[in-house]
Amino acid sequence: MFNFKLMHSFTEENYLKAIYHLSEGNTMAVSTNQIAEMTSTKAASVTDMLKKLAEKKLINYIKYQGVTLTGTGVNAAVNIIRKHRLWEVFLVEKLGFKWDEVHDIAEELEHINSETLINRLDDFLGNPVADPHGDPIPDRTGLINHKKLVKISDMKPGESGTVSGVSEHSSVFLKLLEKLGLTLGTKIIISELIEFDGSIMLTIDQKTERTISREVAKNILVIL
Amino acid sequence: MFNFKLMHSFTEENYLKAIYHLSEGNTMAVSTNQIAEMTSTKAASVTDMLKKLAEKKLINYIKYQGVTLTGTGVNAAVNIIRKHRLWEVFLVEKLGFKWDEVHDIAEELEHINSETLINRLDDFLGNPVADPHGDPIPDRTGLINHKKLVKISDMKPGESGTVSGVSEHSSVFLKLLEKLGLTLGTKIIISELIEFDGSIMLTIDQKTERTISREVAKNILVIL
DNA sequence: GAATATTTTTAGATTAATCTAAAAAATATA
DNA sequence: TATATTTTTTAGATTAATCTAAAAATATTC
Repeated sequence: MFNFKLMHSFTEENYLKAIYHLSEGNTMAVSTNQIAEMTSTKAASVTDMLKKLAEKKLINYIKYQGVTLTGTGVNAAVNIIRKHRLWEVFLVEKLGFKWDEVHDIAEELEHINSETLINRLDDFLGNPVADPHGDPIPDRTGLINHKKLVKISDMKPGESGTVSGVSEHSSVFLKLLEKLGLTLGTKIIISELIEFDGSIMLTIDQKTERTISREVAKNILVIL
Repeated sequence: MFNFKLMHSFTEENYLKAIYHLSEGNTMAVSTNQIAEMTSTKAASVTDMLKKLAEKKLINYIKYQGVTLTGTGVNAAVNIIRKHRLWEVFLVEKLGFKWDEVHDIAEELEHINSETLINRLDDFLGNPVADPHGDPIPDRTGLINHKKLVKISDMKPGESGTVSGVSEHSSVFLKLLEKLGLTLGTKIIISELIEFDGSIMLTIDQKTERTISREVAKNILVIL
């Protein structure tokens, strides 16, 4: 999968993740203070860690100039993010957590170290393309689908996509989606917009045809 | 749930678990060397940790006399074992791991810290009473069902129990059980022994009646 | 019961991750 | 551009978990 076999400590992983998020996937250099704030540590501690990560060739680091991730570093960071987001899907979809309750637990789970585990979890969850917040989940080769999420209510007849998130997280709504068969990973095609009440007719997983209200459609997020 | 709120480090948890296993749930005193062997450390390191655990009132420790867990210590240990075994059930039942592949991963997962998480996982798995090796899973109050596992082939008509383990772990066999509806947690009642070929007729979850071969029955473990 | 062997503890170091305080470099400002 | 401010790094300590080697306590054996 990823072309690194080395293990990184819990702490190193958190720094890599912080740098990745701060640089927003770009090659944008990240400052020591930014990292300190994100990891809730002091600048001096960050400097120490940066030396260590540079030593391991996970970051490009020049004193006083900020850091960027190397290729290996990006891989490591993306892998952690993949794990984090897959666990979030698990917690919400399988264990019934609300989207805003899962972050801290996923923060712990993301450090569990087993490629087999995470790939089987991925399959078990139906290879979701986004986590419950709508953020994309890197696939097992590290690829990220950067396509934006759209509401079903903004789609046009003939358009298709994969249900990948919700903007309403009440258990009433989530149970409804379950009943409708519109869980994460479900493929849909818009067949018709009903002008009278704004409701939307769509095909679910190339089989079932269903009509959902505009209100429901507004709260389901889809990747095209 | 458990009457302790304090957090223990990953390492402390491993020592508590080791002491618990070595004393076999009894109040049997455990020696420094035994702990060193089980945790793959040196006796000197164990002594250091024992002082720390005694300080925290998790163990009763008298120099040169070995240690026992205090009430709080037992609770902590049992909680870790509960988590370990529930995760093992998850890995085998939901992600399709073989029983002999799950230990190391569960060893990591057992340290994830969320009571809500583990209780929801417990429910998600159908509140199993034993892990895939047949070891009992403490319930959320810390209680352990010590009843022994028996093979279905050793049961008599009229006896009932809960499917709680298997002694054959091939995927062929596990798939068969899935098809038969004899997964972990299923309640069964023996209705009849067929003398002709030794096959066994039983009722599954108070609904379905089924006959299974003696060969299959030998490999399914049940808690009475 | 003294001598020997084993087990356990202490003493002193090491490593990873952190900190505070002070020094050095970079940036902003007057 | 010289000065002040901010950022970053270095220096030196601290804490948790570990180690080796030596000392102390306990157990075994003759």
